[in-house]
Amino acid sequence: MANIQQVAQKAGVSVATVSRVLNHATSVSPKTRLKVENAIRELNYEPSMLGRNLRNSESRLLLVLLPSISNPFYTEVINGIQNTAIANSYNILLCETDSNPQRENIYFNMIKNKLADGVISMDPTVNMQKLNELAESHPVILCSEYEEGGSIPYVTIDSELAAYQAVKHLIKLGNKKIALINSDEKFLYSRQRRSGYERALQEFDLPIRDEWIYHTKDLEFQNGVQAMRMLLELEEKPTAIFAVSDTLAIGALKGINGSGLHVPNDLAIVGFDNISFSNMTNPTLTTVSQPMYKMGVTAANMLIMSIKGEQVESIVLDHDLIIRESTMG
Amino acid sequence: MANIQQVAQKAGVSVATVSRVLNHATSVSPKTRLKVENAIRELNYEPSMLGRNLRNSESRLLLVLLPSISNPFYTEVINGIQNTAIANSYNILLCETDSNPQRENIYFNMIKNKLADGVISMDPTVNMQKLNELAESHPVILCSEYEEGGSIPYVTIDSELAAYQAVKHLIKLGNKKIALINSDEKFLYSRQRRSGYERALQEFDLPIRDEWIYHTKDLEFQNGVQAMRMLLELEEKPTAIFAVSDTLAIGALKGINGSGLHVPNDLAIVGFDNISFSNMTNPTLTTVSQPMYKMGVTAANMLIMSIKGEQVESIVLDHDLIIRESTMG
DNA sequence: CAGAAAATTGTAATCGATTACAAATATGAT
DNA sequence: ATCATATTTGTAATCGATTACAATTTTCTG
Repeated sequence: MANIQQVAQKAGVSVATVSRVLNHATSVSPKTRLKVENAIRELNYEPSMLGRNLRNSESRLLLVLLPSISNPFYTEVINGIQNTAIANSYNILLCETDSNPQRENIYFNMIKNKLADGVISMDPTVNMQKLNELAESHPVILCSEYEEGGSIPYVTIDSELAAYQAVKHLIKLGNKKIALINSDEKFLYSRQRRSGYERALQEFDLPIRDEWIYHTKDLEFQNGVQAMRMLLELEEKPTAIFAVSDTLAIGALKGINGSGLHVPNDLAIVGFDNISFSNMTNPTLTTVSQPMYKMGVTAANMLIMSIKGEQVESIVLDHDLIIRESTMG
Repeated sequence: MANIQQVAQKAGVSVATVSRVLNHATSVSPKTRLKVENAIRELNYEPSMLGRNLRNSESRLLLVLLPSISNPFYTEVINGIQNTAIANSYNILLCETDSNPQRENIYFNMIKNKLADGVISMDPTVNMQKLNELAESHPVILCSEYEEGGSIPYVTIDSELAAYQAVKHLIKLGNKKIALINSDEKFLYSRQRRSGYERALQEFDLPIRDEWIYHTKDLEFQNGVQAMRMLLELEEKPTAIFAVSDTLAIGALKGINGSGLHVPNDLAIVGFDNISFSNMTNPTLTTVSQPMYKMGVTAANMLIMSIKGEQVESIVLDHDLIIRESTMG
């Protein structure tokens, strides 16, 4: 791989001139430009990002932190981020932390080391203290999960309201015994969705029973299956389920299918996220649709503004309740 | 962010000494080491990857090229890659090409520019010519999709055999009219799976009918639904389906569910990949299980060996036919 | 055609690390 | 105490680009 010196030599000019041809084409005569361009072509030269970044302190790379790519929720968000990034001549690097603090550290260092210009964190398990430290001197945006009262700008939806509406939908269908399959309440979205669930129940004078609130460890299908099994073993079984994630809801659906009960006749289910698979299940899943693509676009735009040094404000996007077969009893 | 000069100054030593403390601790007296370590701590110093990489021509970063993260097949493979990489103090960068040549180029340049030490490509749409050029001077490994007779080492499974076994399983169940939902035959795996499909049919003297072979554009669920709709409109309907991807098979399942027919009684289905969804459908999906995690581990090990300059041989891993409800008629 | 102004090109410092080589210091032998 | 040797430390070149400033060439003006 040729370097700028070799190009300069071949073209019979100085490295400065080559650099000028490469960048803001200020004052290079047509003849010289041609000579240089030929030399570049002949040598198959491509400028080194390393040298360039070192000098410019800019990499035009954006880091995207996510706990795991196995949750399809992230897919669409990433699409939005990537398209926006590319439109602004940035590129993205997907970083799976697996909720592992050591990996997280590695990626934080990439930012500190100018290997990337900023981060979008979608990781609810992120170490907020470290992220806040990083955010003092580097552009950081939170996407989906955020910190209440924190100083890092975020883009998210109103989880509490969405949960409230989802549960209200179940109530309007005549359900009085509504269970919640929640994830770990150390996550903000989890607390918010529970809060929306409780608000709806209270508003209609329905009981909030602890045994109808199940907490899962992860968001895998299997956790949903497990949750459903527990709920079906109760003496007083719920007639409807609200799960805080489609993956859990789909697992729950599977759990019910194996039990002889019928969805939606015996049990109605609402999920959350509107992942593409939620339209493939039998029955199809009623769910809260997050504007995932738009969320990604917004997060990327915010980050790019932040990199430019502009002030950015947090944004709450709209959601939708998508009614499908699992609540059409 | 402090640099090595500031640390040197604070510790009252030269930059060389600081560098020595940082790296191979050759000949640094305990006193000096302590001074330097204190300075590092006080300044919160972290060495710049940029400077280091520029000098060392090494980034300890591995690129993983994939067409789209929306296909869950890749998830497990990536896990294997990542764990192996980290065990060897490498990190991975996930790069979604979206089958877009321009994006591909960007990532190829990262390699050329020493921003990454090697690539694992899982992208069947990758520009093989460019990849071959890259492979002449840089470590490259192909994972899953590969080039027959090519010079780039790969890790894969025997797609032809797997398809043959899957279709044979359908035949043994008594099916005589077996359709194939294939993807685009510009992909090697697609041609191989078709070939296995045909071999099985021929072996049992069953007809190979063009109208029973459907080609999809992508591997999204919706493509499977579409394919199934077409197949169900045929005068002579198949009694069994082999789809080259679980996503297609799941879409097909959905297509059948909407038609009043019953799986597996009226129609049996076999998929390919054993993605986690395939166990959540109703009925659950019979499928060919690829050793995804192991494939990732193997690819990463091969790449790391290749980076070290060692010769690596291509590997074909074993697969399994997982029999579930969709063929238990 | 001389001289001023404008356009073009080159020189050299810089970004932050590593490392060969040289210099300084410490240790040991007599 | 002196010299040889071993250990530790420093100096300066290097990786590949960018860019302020200086130097050169071209163009324009009278």
